[in-house]
Amino acid sequence: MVSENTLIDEIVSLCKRRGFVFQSSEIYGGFNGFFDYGPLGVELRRNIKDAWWDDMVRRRDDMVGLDSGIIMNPEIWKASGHVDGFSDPMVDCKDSKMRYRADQLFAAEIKVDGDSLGWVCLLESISMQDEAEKKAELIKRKAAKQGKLEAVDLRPFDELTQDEQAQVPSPATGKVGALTEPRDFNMMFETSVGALKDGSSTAYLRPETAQGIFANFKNIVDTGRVKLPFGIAQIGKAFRNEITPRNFIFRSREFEQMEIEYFIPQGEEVWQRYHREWIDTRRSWFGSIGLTSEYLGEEVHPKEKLAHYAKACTDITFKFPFGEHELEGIAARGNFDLSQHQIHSGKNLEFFDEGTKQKFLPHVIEPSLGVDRTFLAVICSSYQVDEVEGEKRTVLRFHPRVAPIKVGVFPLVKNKPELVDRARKLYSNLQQRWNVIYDQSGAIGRRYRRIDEVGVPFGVTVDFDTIEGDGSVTLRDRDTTNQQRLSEEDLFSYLEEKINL
RNA sequence: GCGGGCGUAGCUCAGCUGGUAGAGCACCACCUUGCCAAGGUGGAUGUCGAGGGUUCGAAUCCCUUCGCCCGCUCCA
Repeated sequence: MVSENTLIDEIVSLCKRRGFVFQSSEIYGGFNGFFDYGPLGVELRRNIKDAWWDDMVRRRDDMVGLDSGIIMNPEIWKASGHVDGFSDPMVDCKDSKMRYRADQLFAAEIKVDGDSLGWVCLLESISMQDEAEKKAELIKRKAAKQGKLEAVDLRPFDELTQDEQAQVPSPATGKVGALTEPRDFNMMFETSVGALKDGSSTAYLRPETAQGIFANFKNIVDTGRVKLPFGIAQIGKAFRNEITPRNFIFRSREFEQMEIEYFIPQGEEVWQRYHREWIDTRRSWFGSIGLTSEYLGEEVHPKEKLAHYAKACTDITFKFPFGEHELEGIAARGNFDLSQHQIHSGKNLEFFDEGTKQKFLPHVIEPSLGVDRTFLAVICSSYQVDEVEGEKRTVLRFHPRVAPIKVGVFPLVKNKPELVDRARKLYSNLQQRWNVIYDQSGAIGRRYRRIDEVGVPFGVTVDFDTIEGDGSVTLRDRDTTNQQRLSEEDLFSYLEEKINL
């Protein structure tokens, strides 16, 4: 039994060894939080994105696509709240080495008849007021102070003055002076537009693709002949200057998103219905690309932890070797974004409903998925080490739909030119249709094992029956290792059915 | 940013108290191979993360630095 830590190590190692994922800038010593995708990785990524685009956009009547730019008018990020809200002041406790978000840390001065007895500090919680009052009583008793305890007024740490902050004890150790001043972390990458590098030219690399959709909402409504409900989908890179990128490609500074903004009429029961619908739609989609359903979970964000604009948010989670984490977030955002952009741009973004003859800002459901996270989940879900008669077999059980290479073509042996010629011909025929590989080196069993390791679902072997007998070839299945004989025409239709959903 | 761990071949790693770099797998070529690998022969491969110091001599000791991994905070 391998421990979970070595499991992810094995996967990282396989990803490099077989050309899926490389550490960015490796020859320069690497670059934290960035990754490159190799020959097999790029195929897998592309297949994941294509599957999503086909299912979410092309095969639906209520969806259209968009590709907005990575760099947009910086006003967009002021409207969306990213310029102010995306920076989280952090406070470190020098004593316990803990780090807190300043707005989640609450402190109050304990006063008895106007005399200060020091401060209390707590992490944000529902019961923090009660706890703070209990602590205050305790402090009063310890100080043996008579008189009236003044009301305990908890305030967020980042709203205190510098002098006040200096008196606040660490919530972990109770020590005064252990906390640092709040330090700003803005997650947006800045750049400057135009050759002149002054403040007025500051722009940002988008931290999410969503805002490009909202910014183009009016364009699409005006030109796209869309009716509510409808969605706008986008796949694209996004950038966040994460404090600590972690867990391989799970959290990186450059990543790719597949996002939908699904616009719906107003109304409490309306968004609740669509929210649930999208959770189910998205969940079943993960099955269609081969994610093991036991690894999938759902996590409903508690109301008090929701962002100010969100009415609800449910995560679809995946049990990674390093823990269960968010794959996709499905948020009900109300009409927050459109109303923000309406205010900031001064343009009317209301939708006119022909049926009800009403003008209003549609509400929105936002299923937002990370390509790289899906990529990792697909690999983790597929990775398996079989024990066959004491021998190990490493296999990636990719769903044929996402497998980077669909078929391996082999002559049974390479020292018979007839076999080689026939196999090469079959190879180039298949190559017109799919990404396939040809391999003639080593024993046939060895070649099967080699393609198992990169998740090729089918192996086709040209043997003596092919050239001397009925022309049939052997089709070997990766998962069962079963073999069957098929004519070349049957082979094509068989593969067609299995690969192209 | 702070704390802990770690950097030796493509991968996994060995190299003890300083003596001038190795194994297995993978890879390439040829042979062998009539259907589930690890047969044969031959071959390529390392600025021992980087810089500096100690020393006759450093992968090994010291200092500095960079990078990676884990925890805290954030999120797709």
